[in-house]
Amino acid sequence: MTDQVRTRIAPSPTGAPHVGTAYMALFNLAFARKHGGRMVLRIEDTDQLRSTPESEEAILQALSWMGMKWDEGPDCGGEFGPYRQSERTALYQAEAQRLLEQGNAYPCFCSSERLDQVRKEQMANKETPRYDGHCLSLTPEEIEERKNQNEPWVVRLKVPAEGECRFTDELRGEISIEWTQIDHQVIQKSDGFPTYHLANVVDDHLMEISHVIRGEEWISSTPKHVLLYEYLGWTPPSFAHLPLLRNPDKSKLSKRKNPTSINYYQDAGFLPEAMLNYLGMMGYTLPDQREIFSLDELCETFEIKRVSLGGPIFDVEKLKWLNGRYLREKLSPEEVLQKLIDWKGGPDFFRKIIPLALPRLETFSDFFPISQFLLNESPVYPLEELAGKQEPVEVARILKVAEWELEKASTWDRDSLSSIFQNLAEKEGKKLKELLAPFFVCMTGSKVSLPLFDGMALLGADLTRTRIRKALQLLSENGAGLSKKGLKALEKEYRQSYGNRID
RNA sequence: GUCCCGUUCGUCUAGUCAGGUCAGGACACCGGGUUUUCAUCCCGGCAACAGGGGUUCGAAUCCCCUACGGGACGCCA
Repeated sequence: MTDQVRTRIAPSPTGAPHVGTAYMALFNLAFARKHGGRMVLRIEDTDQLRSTPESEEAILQALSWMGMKWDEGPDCGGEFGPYRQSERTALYQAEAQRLLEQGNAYPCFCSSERLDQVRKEQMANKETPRYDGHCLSLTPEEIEERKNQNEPWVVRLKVPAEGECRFTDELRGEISIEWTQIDHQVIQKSDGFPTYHLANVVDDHLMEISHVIRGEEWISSTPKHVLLYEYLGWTPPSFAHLPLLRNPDKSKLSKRKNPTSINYYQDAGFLPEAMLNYLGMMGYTLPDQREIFSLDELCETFEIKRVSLGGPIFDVEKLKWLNGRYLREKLSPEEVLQKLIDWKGGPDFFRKIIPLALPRLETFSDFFPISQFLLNESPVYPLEELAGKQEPVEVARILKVAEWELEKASTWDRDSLSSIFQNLAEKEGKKLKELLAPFFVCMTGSKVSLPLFDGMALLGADLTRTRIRKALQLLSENGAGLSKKGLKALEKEYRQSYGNRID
């Protein structure tokens, strides 16, 4: 055990790279650098169902794009590997076994149906929903027998029945939570994989993480982690819980209300340095209060105690202002040109547009107007244009279903988009042409444009999805959106004809 | 509902740890100047210590209560 500072960023590869991940990474990195330590990147892919290699790749790429480097990780190795939890299951199983043997954990055979039922009843009785201890009283013989019958089972953490858990948060001081508030968490699932709680404790210990700097959302499960450290006979790291990035309405940052994918900002033409700088001023100011600073400057002067705890609202307007300053003050016109070309202003991107535009061109001057929607952040159009001849509410319905379907797309190209919409038309009993009308408007701002699927493919998933959400927003601002009830009904209907949603 | 965390201009925040310019900067907004327009740039303005009790000569700063906001309560992380 060294006394070196070691921090970690532990993203779960279950979707688009989130700005919140970058935010946490930034502070972990700054803290590690400031103290001459190292930052580890660990992939938390213990959710077999939702984790994908594509997402992992996208996250690593997005963080790199933002200019962050980690000292150890699945891509660059390190002496504490492997850095992917799916490759460390034996480690977790051994510890789970140990906890079982020590009597700190117990097997549970309850079905998820029963669990749901119990939860429902507890909610109805206004109790805190938690495991009722059903399997706690199983005898060793019963356990043996049920295991032999191949009944699926999980491992649950035994939690003290009374007293309270105290731990210190570096930013908030001492926090205490009654043990009665803590659920008998599942620490190993029936597929043999650990849940976050176990994996995170085992890995943080084995990887010699000295400081756990993570989001505020984890405060309430910290007692489980503290308990695990105790049961396993390990010294816990110090904890610091950072505030969460918020939507303008103060709720936790979510893609419904704000673009959250790092790729969105990349595709929309933001500079990574400006993004990083902006995130660095969320809940934090440098000691001298300067507001334009580089990653290195942040790292050199970083003091974690300066983090302020009120949840900062992610304000795209201010981000844009900052980005503008970078463009004007940090780059020469020549550099701007080069970056513009690398973005979407060069032959690579134009080459993809030409075949689509060509049949519609008479002169060169036709090119830019017709391709404009591929280069701007989002088109503007009046509501009437979006609704067309259809009922606005019906349009909202279709957009929503499409949003969910698009969420599931694992590949993003002309053909896969085409089949998604073919399927949509079929299920909705509409002609493709009719179905597509509002999508032309929300993607391009016009009823007539380049072929839609090619356009969406070039736009990329993030810009496309955001345009759909913006259209939905426009609709609801004008009283034609889905009501809460309507949304719920739609969701149910959706599940029946399209299957489960994944986000 | 229960528990936990939080609360300075509309927004990001300084000041809080070592009480004593009733509060500084930035975005946005408004006004003025430079500019053939716009933008940039420059100048100016608007605007906040959530409320109530204490402690103190004195509180944004320390303590308590209330309110409000957020988070957590999954075989998700």
